[in-house]
Amino acid sequence: MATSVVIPEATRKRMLLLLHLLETWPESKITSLQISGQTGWKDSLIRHDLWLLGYNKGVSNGYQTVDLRTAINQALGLEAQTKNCCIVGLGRLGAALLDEKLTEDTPFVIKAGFDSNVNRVEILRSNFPLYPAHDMNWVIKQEKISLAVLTVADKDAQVMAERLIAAGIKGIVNMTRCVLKVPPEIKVENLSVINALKLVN
Amino acid sequence: MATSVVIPEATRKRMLLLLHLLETWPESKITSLQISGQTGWKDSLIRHDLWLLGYNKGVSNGYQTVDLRTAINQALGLEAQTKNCCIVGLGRLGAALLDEKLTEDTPFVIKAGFDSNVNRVEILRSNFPLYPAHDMNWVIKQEKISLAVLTVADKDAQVMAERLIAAGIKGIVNMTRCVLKVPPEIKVENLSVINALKLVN
DNA sequence: ATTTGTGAACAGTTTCACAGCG
DNA sequence: CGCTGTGAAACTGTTCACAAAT
Repeated sequence: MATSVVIPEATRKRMLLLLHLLETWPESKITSLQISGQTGWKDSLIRHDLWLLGYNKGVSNGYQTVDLRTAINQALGLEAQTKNCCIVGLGRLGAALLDEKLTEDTPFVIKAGFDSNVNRVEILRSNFPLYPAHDMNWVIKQEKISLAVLTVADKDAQVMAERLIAAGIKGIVNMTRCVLKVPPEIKVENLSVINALKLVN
Repeated sequence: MATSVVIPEATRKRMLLLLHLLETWPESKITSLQISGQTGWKDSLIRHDLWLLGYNKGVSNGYQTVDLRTAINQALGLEAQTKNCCIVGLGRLGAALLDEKLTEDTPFVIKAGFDSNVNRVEILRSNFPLYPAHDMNWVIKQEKISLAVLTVADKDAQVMAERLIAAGIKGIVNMTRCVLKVPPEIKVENLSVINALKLVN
């Protein structure tokens, strides 16, 4: 097994994609070469990743998909109970995320949507409770929400992030184009569509 | 100047965020330490990034924001004429991206939306022309579309990606949870909200 | 005094090579 | 004999240290 227990960021990202691939893999067994064929990643990299996770049940035989899935989930701390999250900013993009299907078969539960426009909160139809932004603090605490998806206007991104953190949020999926300045213990993933288009262009 | 002309991926990502920061920076000058204060990145990293870009107009005085912006745009090849893109898969998420405001002040123009459900294509209201998925090939060629945002159901992701590539697409923003297997010359950015939630959890 | 430009040192990530298991 | 497990080697990206510029 690998000496360290810290799983590198790059490996975590691949493992999430692999997890999804395993869910739809038709056979009960899979080899590092087959994974390589499906993903384009080097087979040695996949074996190395699994080695980092401390997984070694595949010796010379390939991996049992079911077993591998639970191992990855466990290693990444995803097998735990559900996590509560919220959507902050209910413009077109934010409102589109208020969809039960999105979190179906995932460990995430959307507990609330927030928008600073009280009017929008009242008009929008949703299966989730919506609140004006000034209720963020108590709702996040009461509903034990630990994750947020930030879909506000760019100019409000930093202020809203700070209010989320003050309310006790631990991770933010940032869909704005802004860099969020946050304390080191808060995790942020940047998911701006425009920035992504610039990267693939 | 840096010897190499290849700008690393990590630097490109930071530069896109920096670009957006510069757009809203109130003063005409900015120093690497000020950028560090806004982003949390080490000041030396910022200077190193700019060195990689071949930028050296800041000597001991900080950078002129306007000048720096054009330099970054140039180095990343973003100052060119507009790029045409399309949205593939018009579920809640895809439909939400059919928004003029999204590409406002960006070099991107949405030229088409596609969905394999003909019914949905006819019913959806949009400022952009919508087509059934089987028209993808000719529309992409006729409209000279080079980039696609993929928001289809996971099970259709790989097939649709292949059809896009066959039609001549060069870059894909992949909002599904799947790994896309594509030829090395095609650029892909993965932007799955669920995978991002798993990363920040 | 402050701030950049630069390369060397350091840290993180991927690939290689191959021993050992089934 | 094909396939994994493992550490070393190669590579990429980040931080440090300091000379040079204003």
